[in-house]
Amino acid sequence: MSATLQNRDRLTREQAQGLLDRHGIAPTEQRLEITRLLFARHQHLSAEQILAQLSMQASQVSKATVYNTLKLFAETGLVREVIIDSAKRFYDSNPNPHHHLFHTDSGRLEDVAPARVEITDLPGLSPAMEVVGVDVVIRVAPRKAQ
Amino acid sequence: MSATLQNRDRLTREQAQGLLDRHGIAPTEQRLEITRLLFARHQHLSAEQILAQLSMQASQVSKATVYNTLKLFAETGLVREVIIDSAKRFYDSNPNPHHHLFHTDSGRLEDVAPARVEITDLPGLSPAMEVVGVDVVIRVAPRKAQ
DNA sequence: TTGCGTGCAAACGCTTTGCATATTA
DNA sequence: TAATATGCAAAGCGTTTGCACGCAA
Repeated sequence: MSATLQNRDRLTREQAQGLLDRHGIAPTEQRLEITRLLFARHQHLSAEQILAQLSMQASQVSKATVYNTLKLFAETGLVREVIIDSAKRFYDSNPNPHHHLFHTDSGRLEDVAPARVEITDLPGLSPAMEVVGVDVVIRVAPRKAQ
Repeated sequence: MSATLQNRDRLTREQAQGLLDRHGIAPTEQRLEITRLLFARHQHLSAEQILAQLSMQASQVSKATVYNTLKLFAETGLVREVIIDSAKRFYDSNPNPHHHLFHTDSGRLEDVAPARVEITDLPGLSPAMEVVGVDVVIRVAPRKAQ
């Protein structure tokens, strides 16, 4: 999205407030801090990572609030929850449709342009049901020497 | 795969042993029991569900052994680990390439023919890395009344 | 007898919950 | 002041680990 969001360490308070407003989320101190951090660039962070970075910059946000906030953000569609590893969740600040490439050796998660994956319609799907999300995860590992 | 595997409550001991042999897994009592249960049909079971079904049929398999066995099966490629919900893992007995449709309301997991999803090659991928798996999860929910 | 598999219970890591306090409208 | 958000600690849950025992090669 806008290039102004790239190459910054954190969003300004005003940018963060704008994002929360557009999603109808009350802009509390803690939510603004989390937003400023997570949306500084397109990235995938876990609750743990956010907690660690917030305490590094001396922002007082409790563990419960980080979890509550990320859950709220995911429910309102502000962020996308990415489930790769059954041990932890990542929260993705990239609002554009895209898929993921997961490096199984390092745990690194990378975005993949959505054009490379095509989902045709699902003729068997009941009309009472609707597709709420399509998650594509491509797992890669270092090629084995032999 | 073979229709002989469908419509049975459990595999025979011989069928289970054949599967383990083909994957180089030593056929212990407990591994055979788990195999006979999981491969009775194409299905997605969690460790918890396997544990519950085994104890119902009076097969003595401990929790640790169920987890160890499923992990071993996944590593050798006998079963496919499916991560949908960050809370638990499912183990898929369908050996054919396919994708998944997840009913977010009921937690039900359904197979989707792979032909409906096409992954083109990934030109950005380093030659030192190889794709070890592609997981596609289509999340569906009941259509909201309005 | 050496190695591998198993069982039990305890430990672990991530996430959620209960409840009192603080903040906001 | 009524409603919502926060913080802390404890609980919860699926999973893993440590270690002793048992079994097979």
